[in-house]
Amino acid sequence: MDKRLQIIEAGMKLFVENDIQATPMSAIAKEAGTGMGTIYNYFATKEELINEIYLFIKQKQLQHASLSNQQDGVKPQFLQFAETFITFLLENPACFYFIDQIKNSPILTSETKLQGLRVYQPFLEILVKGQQQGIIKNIDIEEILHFLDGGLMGFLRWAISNGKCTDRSIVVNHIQMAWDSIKS
Amino acid sequence: MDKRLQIIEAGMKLFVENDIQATPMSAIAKEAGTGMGTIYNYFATKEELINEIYLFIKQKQLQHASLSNQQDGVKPQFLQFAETFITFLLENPACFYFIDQIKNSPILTSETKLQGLRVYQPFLEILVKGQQQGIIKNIDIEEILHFLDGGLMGFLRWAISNGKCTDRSIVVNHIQMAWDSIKS
Amino acid sequence: MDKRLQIIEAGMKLFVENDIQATPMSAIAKEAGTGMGTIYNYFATKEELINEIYLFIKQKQLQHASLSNQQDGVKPQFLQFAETFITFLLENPACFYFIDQIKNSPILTSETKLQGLRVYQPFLEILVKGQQQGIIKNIDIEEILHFLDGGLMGFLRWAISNGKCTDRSIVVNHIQMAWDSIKS
Amino acid sequence: MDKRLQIIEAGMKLFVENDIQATPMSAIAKEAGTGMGTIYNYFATKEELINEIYLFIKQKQLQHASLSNQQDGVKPQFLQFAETFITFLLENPACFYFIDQIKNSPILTSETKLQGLRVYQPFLEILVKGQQQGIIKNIDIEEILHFLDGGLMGFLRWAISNGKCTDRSIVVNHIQMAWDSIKS
DNA sequence: CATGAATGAGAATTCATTCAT
DNA sequence: TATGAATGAATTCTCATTCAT
Repeated sequence: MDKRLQIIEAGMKLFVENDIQATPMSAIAKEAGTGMGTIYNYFATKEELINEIYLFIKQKQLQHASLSNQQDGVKPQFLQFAETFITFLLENPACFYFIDQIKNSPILTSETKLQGLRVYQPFLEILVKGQQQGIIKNIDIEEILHFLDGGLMGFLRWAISNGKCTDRSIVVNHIQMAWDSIKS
Repeated sequence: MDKRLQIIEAGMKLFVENDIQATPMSAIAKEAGTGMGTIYNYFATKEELINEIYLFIKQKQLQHASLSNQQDGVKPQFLQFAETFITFLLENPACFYFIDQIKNSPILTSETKLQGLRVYQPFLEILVKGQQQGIIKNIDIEEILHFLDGGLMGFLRWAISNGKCTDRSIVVNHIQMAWDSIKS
Repeated sequence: MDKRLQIIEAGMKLFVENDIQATPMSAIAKEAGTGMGTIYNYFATKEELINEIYLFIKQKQLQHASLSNQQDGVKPQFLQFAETFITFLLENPACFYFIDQIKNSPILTSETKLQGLRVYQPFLEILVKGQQQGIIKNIDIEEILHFLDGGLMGFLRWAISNGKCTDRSIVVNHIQMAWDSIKS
Repeated sequence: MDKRLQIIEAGMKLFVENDIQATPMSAIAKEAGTGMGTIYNYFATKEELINEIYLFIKQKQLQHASLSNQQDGVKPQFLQFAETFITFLLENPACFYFIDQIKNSPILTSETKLQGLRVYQPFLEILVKGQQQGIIKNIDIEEILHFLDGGLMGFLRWAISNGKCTDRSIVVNHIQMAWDSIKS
C-alpha cells in the first residue's frame, strides 16, 4: 500500500545486490511492483531516491540506538551504544552494505551527509562527557569519531562477508578494541 | 612516452575527480594525450583498467612501506609501519581516494583483491609476533586487521577532506589510538 | 502506429539497400520514425531484429503459398506452388534480396532456420506424393529441395537484377526447367 | 615466403570460419604470420583483399575445369564439365563457402564479377552448341546459366553441410537433374 | 495518482588504416 | 620491404526521465 516505502525497500535491496550503477530504475519499479512513472511521483531523480534511502536507514539506526541510553557512567554508555549500533547493522546487512557503498559518494548531498551525522549525536555527547571527566583521550572529537566509525565499518564488512553475524564473541572483541583506543 | 603509465595516471586522476562511473574512457584518452583505441591496446576493458590502477597503487604502497622495517621491537615496528602507511596516503591523496572508492566494489576481481592484500603482509607478521609475545590482544588476526584498516581509512578520509594532511599531531594521535586498541 | 511493424519494414528496406553491416541501428530508427531506444523495446539486439525480419518474410511467403494448393495432380500442384512462390518474390524484390542475403549467414539462429523451413512443407508433401506415384525421381528429397531452391534463387537473382520481373515468359521457362529436372 | 599467397590463404580460411565482417585484418596478419602493415603492401584495402581472394578461387576453378574439355559430344562435355566443377568445390569446401558467402555482396566490384564469369565460358560454349544442335532448350542462355549455378550452389551447400562430400551417388544425381532441366 | 512505451544523449568498444622505425 | 603501435570515427546498446492515457 505505502508505495513510497515499497520503492525504498526495493531500491535498497537491488542497489545492494547489484551495485547502484548497475540497477536501472525500471528494475526497481518491477521489484516494487509499481510502474516506472510512480517512482518519479515520489522521488524527483534517481539521486534523490538514493539520498532518501540513505536517510531512511539512518533514521532506523537512530530509533534503534536511542531506545536505551539511560545508563549513567560514560563507559557503560559507550559500550551500550556501540553494541546497539553494531547489532543493528549485523542484523540488517542490507542496511550495512548500502551505507558502506554510498557513504563517500558524491551522490549524497552535503545536506544529506549532515543529517546522517545526527545518528552520532548521542555518541558525541558521551565522548564529550568522557573527555570532561578525563576518561577519554583528549583528541579532536571528530578525529576520534572517524577513527571509530571507520574501524566499525571495516570490522562489519569483514564480519558480514565471512558469516560471523551470529558470533557474539567478535562483537565483544570489537567493542573492547574500540574502547581501548579512546580511553585515556 | 610510456603510454601505459600515462593512461594509468590519467585514469586515477579523473576517477578520483569525477567518480568512476562519471568518467568516460574518452575523457581518459584526452587527459592521457592518446587516442581512444590506444587505451584498449593496453587494457581490454574499463574494468581491467580500474583493476590495474588499483594494483599500481598497491604496488607503490608496498614499495613505500618495505623501505624500513628493520626495527626490532614489536611496538616500534608497528608504529613505524603505521606511520609510513599513513604518510604515503596523506602525501598521495589521489591514491587514497581511489582506493577508498574502489576497495569494496565488485569491479575488483577476487584475484586483484588477493594481490592487494600483500601490502599488509609485513603488518600481519608484526601482529603475529606481538601476539606470540603476549603484547597484542589475542583476537583473530583478521578481525584486528580489518578494524585497523577501517579506522585508518576513516581517519584519512576525515583528515584529507579537512585539509589536515600536513598536521603531524593528528598522525601521532591516530597511531596512538591504533596501538592502544590492539595492545594487551 | 504499429511501431514493431514500422521497424521491421524500415529494417528490411535499409538492409537490402545498403547491406546489413552497413546499416546502423540509428538509420533504421530514423527510417522508421522512432527513437533509437524504441527499437530495443521490441528487439533485444540487432541480430534479433534480423532474425525477426527473416521470419516475417517467411510468414508472408507461407500465407501467400498456402492460398491455393487444392489442385489434385502432382504436376499441377507442383507448377502451381512453384509459380506462387516465384511470383511472390518477383513482386516483392526487397523480400527476395533480404532472404538471399541472409539465408546462409550464421546470424540466423538454428531455431530461426528451422522455422523458415516450414515454408517448404507443402512442397515436400507434393514431392513425396510424386515419388510414391513414380512421377518424380527417386532421389533424397532434401537433395531435390536444395537443388530447386538454389536454382530458384539463382534465377530470381538474375531476373530481378535485370529487370525481368514483369516478363512472364521467363517464369514459364523456369518452371519448365524445374519440373524437367525432377520428373522421372 | 610468398607473402601475398600466405595472406590470401589466411584470409580465405578466416573469412570462411568467422564471417567476413567478423574477421579483422589483424587476425589475418596473425594467421598469415606477417605484420599488419604487410597486408597493405599487397592489398590497398580490405575490400581489395576480398576481391583478390574471389579472383584467386575463380582462377583455380578455371584451371581445374579447363584440364579436360576435349570430348566432342555436347552431352558428354556437359557432364564432364559439371562433374569437374562440382568435384573441385566438394574437395575445396573453403573455396565453396567463400564464394557462396561473397557472390552477391556489393563488396565485389562489377569488374571482379565480370572476371569471375569467365569460369563459365567453356560452359556457355557447350550450351550454345547444344542449342544450335537442338539438344538444349531454347531459353535465354543467361537464364539457364543462373538456374544451373544456383542449383549447383544450393546442392553443394546441402552436401557439404551434411558431410556428403565423399558420397559419389549424390554427384551423379545432381548432374542428372541438371542435364534433365536443360535438355530439350 | 498510476502507468509504461517512447525517447535520445551518452558510453564502451572495435577495427581499418597509417606511418615512423 | 616489413612491422605493429597508435589512431578516432563509427557502431551497438543502455537507461534516466517524460508524458499521454
